[in-house]
Amino acid sequence: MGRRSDHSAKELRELLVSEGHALLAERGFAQFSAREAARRAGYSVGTIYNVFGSLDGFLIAINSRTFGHWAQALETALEGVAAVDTARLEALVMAYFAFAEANRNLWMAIYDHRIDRAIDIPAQDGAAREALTGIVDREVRAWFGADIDDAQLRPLVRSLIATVHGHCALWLSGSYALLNEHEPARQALARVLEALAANRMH
Amino acid sequence: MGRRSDHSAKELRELLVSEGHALLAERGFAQFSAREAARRAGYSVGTIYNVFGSLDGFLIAINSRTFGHWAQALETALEGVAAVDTARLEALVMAYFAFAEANRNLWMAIYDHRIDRAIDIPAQDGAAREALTGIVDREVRAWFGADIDDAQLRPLVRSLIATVHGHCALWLSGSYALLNEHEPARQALARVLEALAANRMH
DNA sequence: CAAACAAATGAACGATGTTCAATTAAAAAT
DNA sequence: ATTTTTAATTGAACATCGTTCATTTGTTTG
Repeated sequence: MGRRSDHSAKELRELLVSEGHALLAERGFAQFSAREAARRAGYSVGTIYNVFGSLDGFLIAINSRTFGHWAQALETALEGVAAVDTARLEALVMAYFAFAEANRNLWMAIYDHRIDRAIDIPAQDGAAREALTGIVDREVRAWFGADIDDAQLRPLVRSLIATVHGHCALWLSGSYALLNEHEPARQALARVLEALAANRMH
Repeated sequence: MGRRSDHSAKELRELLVSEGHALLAERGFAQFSAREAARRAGYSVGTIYNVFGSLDGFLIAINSRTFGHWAQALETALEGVAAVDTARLEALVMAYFAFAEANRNLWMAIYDHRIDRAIDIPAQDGAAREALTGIVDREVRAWFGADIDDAQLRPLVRSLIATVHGHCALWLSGSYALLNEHEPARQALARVLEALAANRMH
């Protein structure tokens, strides 16, 4: 079969990412198959390579969608939470965990897909990935007010993300098996609040 | 070919794990191949399944070896470090990062290999994996002295490990790209020390 | 209506994990 | 010593994967 009028270039891209995203959510990264994703979309393998150039490109597009949903989930969780004390940051950490738990396969796939430094990420995808850091940056900055400068804040924001990420990753991989179900999130939040308190005065 | 006297059952197991370990270090988890590991050991694919039952079993054995080396590296780093203030815990965090950096592929493979809950880990391998937690537990307990009880210490130890893990994982995956090379380790240590200080009085 | 173009295909290739009947060496029994 | 039994090792077979690319086939242009 040759050119079809079923879908425009944009529609086709959207369709493939959508099916790929669903397949990744269903099977997880290790069992994901580009062939199967194309099959479900009603196209054949080659189309994936026509549209995304490579499997890496396809996975980047799929994972960027997850990043988008994730950022959206965090914003939704923050809606209407008053900026009293650490309330918004607590909501942020909890929403982080909630999203990862509700989207295990998709969330883990973000970190399962190791992107070679040689490959460059499309600008739009890069933006979707940085949106998350942006949210945390905004909220942490708001909490500190004028009590901190950029040189300190930027590494701290990364560190807080890494802290929560570590708890979430080990939790989903089963390393918290013997402990209370909500312990990982509670502990992550405790670490974040301790770090905030310790860095207030500097 | 049938039964050979080249290697005893123990020797064969050791040989395969050794070659597999080397191959994993060389190629990384995504490019690892049981076929190739067997080939390098001078055996054929089937032998892997005879000895380890499954690919998962093989990978568990290989990763357990990495856990062993890792624990050993931490103990070596702690040797001769006096228990003044947080010196030993600082050495621990630094050694954690140093091992991961020096064994990127092997370290990452530990977390790349997702083990199904259905599969049970051999007792010996389970012990190798818990040795690491044991070291941290021992050192944190020593630092606190009598100022903390088990109910608080156990979750805290897990949390400290998760904190350092998170920094290390994001570091090696390139998420700290724009920051100073030693920033991730420095930040991880800062978070650990803040957590220790905050939990001293409770 | 013909020529040019571009999208979609799917066979081909090399490689993977996994299984298992066949083979072969060692051990046990005669 | 010879035969029988046992167990370790093989590798072909199968389904599947990622990747490439000559071929086909719709669409658009001239």
